[in-house]
Amino acid sequence: MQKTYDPKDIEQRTYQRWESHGWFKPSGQGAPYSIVIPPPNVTGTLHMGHAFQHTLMDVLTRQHRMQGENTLWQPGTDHAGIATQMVVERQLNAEGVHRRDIGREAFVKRVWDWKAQSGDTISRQERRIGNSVDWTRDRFTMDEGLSEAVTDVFVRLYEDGLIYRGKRLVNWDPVLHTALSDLEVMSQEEQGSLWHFRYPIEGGSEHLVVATTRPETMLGDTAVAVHPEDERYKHLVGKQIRLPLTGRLIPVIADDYVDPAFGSGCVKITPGHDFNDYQIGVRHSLPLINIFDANAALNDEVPEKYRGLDRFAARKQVVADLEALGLVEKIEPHKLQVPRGDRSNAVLEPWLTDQWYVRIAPLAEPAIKCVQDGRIRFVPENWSKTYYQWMENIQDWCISRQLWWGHQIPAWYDDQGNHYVAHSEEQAKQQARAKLGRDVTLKRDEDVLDTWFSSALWPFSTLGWPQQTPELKSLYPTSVLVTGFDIIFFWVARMIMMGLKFAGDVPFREVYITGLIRDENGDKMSKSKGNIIDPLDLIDGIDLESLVAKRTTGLMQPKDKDKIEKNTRKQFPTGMPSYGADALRFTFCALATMGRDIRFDLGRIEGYRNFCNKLWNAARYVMMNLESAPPATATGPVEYSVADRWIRSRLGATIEEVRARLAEYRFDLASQALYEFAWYEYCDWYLELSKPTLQSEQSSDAQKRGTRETLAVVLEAYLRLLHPLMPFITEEIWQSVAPMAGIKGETIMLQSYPTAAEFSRDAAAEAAITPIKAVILGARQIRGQLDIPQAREIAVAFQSPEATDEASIQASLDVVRGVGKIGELKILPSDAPLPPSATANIDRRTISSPLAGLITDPQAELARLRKRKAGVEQNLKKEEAKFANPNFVANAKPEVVALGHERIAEFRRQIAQLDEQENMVSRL
RNA sequence: GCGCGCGUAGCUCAGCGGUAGAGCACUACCUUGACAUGGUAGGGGUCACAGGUUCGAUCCCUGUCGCGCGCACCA
Repeated sequence: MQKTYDPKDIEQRTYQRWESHGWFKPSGQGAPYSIVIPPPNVTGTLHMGHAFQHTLMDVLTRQHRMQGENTLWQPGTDHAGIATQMVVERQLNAEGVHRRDIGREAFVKRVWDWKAQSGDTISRQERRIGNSVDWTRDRFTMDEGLSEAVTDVFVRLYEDGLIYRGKRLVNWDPVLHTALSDLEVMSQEEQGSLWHFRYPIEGGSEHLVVATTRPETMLGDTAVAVHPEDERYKHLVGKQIRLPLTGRLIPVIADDYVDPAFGSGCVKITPGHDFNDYQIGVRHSLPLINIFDANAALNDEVPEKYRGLDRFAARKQVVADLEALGLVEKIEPHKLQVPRGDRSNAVLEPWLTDQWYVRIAPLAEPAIKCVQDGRIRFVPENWSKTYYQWMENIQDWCISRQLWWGHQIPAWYDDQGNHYVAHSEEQAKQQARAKLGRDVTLKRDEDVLDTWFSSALWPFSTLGWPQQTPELKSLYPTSVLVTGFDIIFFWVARMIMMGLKFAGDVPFREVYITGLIRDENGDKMSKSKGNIIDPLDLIDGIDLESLVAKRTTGLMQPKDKDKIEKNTRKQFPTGMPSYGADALRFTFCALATMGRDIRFDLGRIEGYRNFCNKLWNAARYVMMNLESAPPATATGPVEYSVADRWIRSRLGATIEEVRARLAEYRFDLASQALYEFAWYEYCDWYLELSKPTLQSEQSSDAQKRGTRETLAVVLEAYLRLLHPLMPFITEEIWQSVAPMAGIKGETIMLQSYPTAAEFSRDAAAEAAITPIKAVILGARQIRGQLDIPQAREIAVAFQSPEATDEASIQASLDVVRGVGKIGELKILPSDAPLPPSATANIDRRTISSPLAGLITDPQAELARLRKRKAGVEQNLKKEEAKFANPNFVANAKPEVVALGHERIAEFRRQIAQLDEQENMVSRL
């Protein structure tokens, strides 16, 4: 083994070996365990959020595979309708071409070309982080099979009356020229104005004042509403208003919707361009005037002067013209919520169009119930509240999009405007024939479905539905869904509804909601902010110039370039070093707390890269000590030391802890337990304790065999325990270590996941190691206090109230003296007087070394003693305070009271001893 | 308005009824035969604030302050 751990050398060849052997495929044996990957955009690249979630899914997948389950991690990608179409449109624009110039067919071909060119980038990246997905089952939402599932679902929902076509207001994106669902609307507060206009009452000199944030819509007003109980306006209800600029007559109506306390208490009503006004329009049978075209420019419904004006130009013009007429009462600054498209960022318009909708309430009801009754469990549980809140107020889902990239809606129209929903044009024609009694030419609906419509089918469409495949039968419902809270509504809820409706059961039994990865300042990572970290750059490293180039090319706002470059150069003056995939994965696990924001901190990944190196070197030590005498082939009696028994017991405890934490999705606590065992127990203690045994002439062959075997067996099992989190380094080391532990196998990834039963707890060994550690720690403390060189042995006395400590130390005397660099080691009764000594207290034990002969500074020693005493006195005071309260003894658990007594006695003893030392040292 | 989350060491975060923890950063010493991507020792916290429950509260309850998120919104 090389002296330094080098992930570059290991990772890619290891992954290729796993994949080429087909080890990621379900075994076909054992209890089913399956996860579907949240399909990333097929033309996208892997970002930190993917890498994070994929790591967690891979941990689960690898663990369950090792547990002998029939494990599938289903990979795939999504066609990401709007996003992908936008990318290709931008490419075309760069060539000076609009998609309409080349037509739908050619455009869709261009998108497929783009997909072919960039489509495997993300899967290559997934391989780099070690995803053990079954690539042979890779799926894409636009694949034939998945498209068939989409058509099937659409037709069945239509036949069940759960899909309908309706003309109503939708959120219209005037830049992308498509309808959007409610979820794709991002409302944000923006500074605007509140314009107050005077509307003259017909047949008199009175007027009403209406306030609006959107003056241009007044051209489409069809009423003014007041509150029915509003005394100020009661007499005007039923009268007519001569709408300025248009000359149209519109009624004054009364409606509860109006808040008399807001503004003037009069509201202009524009049913064609406001969702609330639309409702009022319906209630009062008001005409609806659509004044916008698809670009949100004014159409022919408005006076000639305004036609063709963009809405924002129209706004200025309307205000100017009303001003000229003296009809502007006042203009106030006003904050309002502006709806924008989540992709285009364009201000959306409520616009009257024909769209397809899913009638959602009947689907939502069972979907709510299955979470209430526990068939689906959210982790952390609190997210179910978010789910309920949305599901209980759910609105019909607009599923049609005026795009070219996506699943075209399986609906055909005849020349009379009738529609036929069918699996094919043939079937549609049959329906038309049946209805009309003659053959007609049909025209297919041009629109495509919302991408999330196909994503909603993902857990069963990828398993072969609508065919009843063996995979569907055995692996559906999937075991767990791992995803971010940002798509609970978009995706999780819809999968639950569709799964229940079409696959006959919940799509997954648990939903583990991860936090969102943010940068070191807590900001969301985004291209436009220039704070993106590419997970592959963390794995491979990247020089500063490449990093700057990566962050500043292709920006939507080129003006941000300088700022991004400056920040990047400041934050990464030397670029980023290579950390390797294992360190990255371990970092993600360690950061996977139950919180909702995760700040990615480079210090963390560096620490875990060092951990990899530590593990690597520990393995080197083990191999060095085993190669000459591999325990697997050893013959003869074997004797285990206390340390051997102790480390096995600790491994057992660690296995238990890791398994328990993984079972509750506490990847952070699992990784912590793994880290602590390897570093603080195996390396810091066990390897050190093994050295005297292996190196000493005094130890017997049986003892050496026991230690060698323990080194190998514990490391081998630990590697298996760690493997799901750090697959590459564990595989690499395991290949060398496993034969030493007598284990044969081609790969660690198909070995059994360790059970605590393999390493049963040994309370006696754990108790016996405590005084051994205490002596060593105490000797080190004294050495540190007195500035005694490491190499120089010191004489040490040990005192303990524990009767069994002496035997424990005697049994491991050589080891204690070796590791602690101790010459003479005396074991004294707890109350024995000490000569002037440097002392240390470890738990309830005192370790001391006579000052005689040690070069030391009595004043410094005195200061130390006084400080220690002050600390102990404070602890004593705290403890005694508890007993000052008589209720403590009466009410507290007996073991707590007993512990308190012990602590008080111990503190008093230490204070007495410190006093005595202080006395003696002051006389030196 | 409704719902949710967070305030613990300089920084990033665990812990959550009975002696305050980790990583990074910091200080001193140490290249000893696994590892300087290291070792050893050490400094550093009235666990946001105020009440309450309890023998005992960082932990449970209530409120306050500060920060954040989601949903719905008054023209």
